[in-house]
Amino acid sequence: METERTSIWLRPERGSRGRAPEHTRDGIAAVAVRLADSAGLDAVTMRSVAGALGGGSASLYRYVESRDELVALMVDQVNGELDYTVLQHTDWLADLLALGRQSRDVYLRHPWLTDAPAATGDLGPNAVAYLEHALGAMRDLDVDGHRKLEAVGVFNAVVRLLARNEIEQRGTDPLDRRRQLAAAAQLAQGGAHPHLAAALSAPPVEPDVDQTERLLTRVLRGLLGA
Amino acid sequence: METERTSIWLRPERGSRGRAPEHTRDGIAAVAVRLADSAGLDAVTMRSVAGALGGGSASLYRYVESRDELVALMVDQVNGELDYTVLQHTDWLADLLALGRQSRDVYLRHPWLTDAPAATGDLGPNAVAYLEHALGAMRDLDVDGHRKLEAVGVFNAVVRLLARNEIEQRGTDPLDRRRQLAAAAQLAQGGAHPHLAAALSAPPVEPDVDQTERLLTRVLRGLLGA
DNA sequence: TAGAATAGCGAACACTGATCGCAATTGAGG
DNA sequence: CCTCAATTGCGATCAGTGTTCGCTATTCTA
Repeated sequence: METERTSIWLRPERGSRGRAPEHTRDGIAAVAVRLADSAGLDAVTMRSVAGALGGGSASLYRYVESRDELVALMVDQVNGELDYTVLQHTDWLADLLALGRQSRDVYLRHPWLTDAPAATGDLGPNAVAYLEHALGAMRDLDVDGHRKLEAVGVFNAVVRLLARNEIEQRGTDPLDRRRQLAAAAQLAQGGAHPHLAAALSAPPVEPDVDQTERLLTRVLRGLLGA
Repeated sequence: METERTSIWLRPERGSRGRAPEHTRDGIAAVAVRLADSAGLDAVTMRSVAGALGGGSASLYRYVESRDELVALMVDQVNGELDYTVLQHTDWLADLLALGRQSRDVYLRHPWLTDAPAATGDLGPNAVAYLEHALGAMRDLDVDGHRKLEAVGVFNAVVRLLARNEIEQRGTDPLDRRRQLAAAAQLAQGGAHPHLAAALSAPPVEPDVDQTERLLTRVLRGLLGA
């Protein structure tokens, strides 16, 4: 009856009384991230990761309880690519925007991250560091704590949304993009969707850092006031 | 060399010269949605859906080119549960909040929707209706069209984020929730994460319609001004 | 040095999405 | 009414997946 298992973040990385493992969690996650970077999250198979490590797939289960746990490891690993040490502390918005810019970079570097399943269970150490950093930026703000947490959640959702959008556009060549937009506009022109047609008639907005910062600024101003 | 396939929304539902199919796309999607509602998206297997329809799994591929297309059908189907006919047209915010409330209901009714993969390719008819409706609510707003589209995107992301949160909490009994929160607070109390500790010390915010509307209001005010 | 805990892993299991080819069914054109 | 081509339903099958089991080999602790 001891099917109750503890989170991977609380489980010790290795037992103290046996043979030494050949890999570390970070090493395994690094290999998996490399695979996902170059061939997508679907290419991260127990077999492919084990193969890249030079071992059998069954061995992976000495480190990880399931593939989902492996993905959780990957997510937290790339969350460790941000720099959580620099904080201006004179302008909370500027500090948050800097964080957003870093986060966006991570998404663009690891496109699979945008469609990694939402973290279930408890957060990894780097996710906690992310939270702490964001909250630190807001420390002088006179807002309830849990509302700050809400703000961080929305903040992250917006960064991910825009990054996903950028990645999608990056994968399509501009010619097809124009064609697609034109087709949509023509479809909307049929009269059934006048407002959509109007919206699409305006010149499109370039998705880039500036758009991200502009949107984040407005969203954060709305959420946190002033 | 004719591997080029067209989107399912443009493909005709049935050929005109052969035998009549036994099912409709909507019927298939409805069965799949019912399955997902009661057992999660993973329970939506080609075999299980075909079985529920009383046929073999290979037959499904006469209606759908892949499982992803089936999921796309499901998503658009539940997007059809919203009422796109009522629009006050006196207060854009109120109209958008009404849309958000409906959208939230859909997410809560179909929990799998929060982790359905983001729509790739072009939008289904109900997604287009959603867009048109949201843009209609904003018709008198003096804002660039593509910014309105951005706003709808963020709007939807926020609704989904909060719905996901609600669903997660709904699945956990309050006792465990308290315990989890206390554990996190204690972990943060270690001194390494002071701001996180502070944020968690405040009383938590109930996730419900009111929270959703409050957040949407602030976000939309920030994005669209006043 | 003995013993126990741990790591590595080949082989297997239960599934999955997807394909192929064939038989059954039907509508449209003569 | 008949023909025939288009289309559907689907059993069988394939390649690939996550995961488990049981064994062997290793190595730390006592």
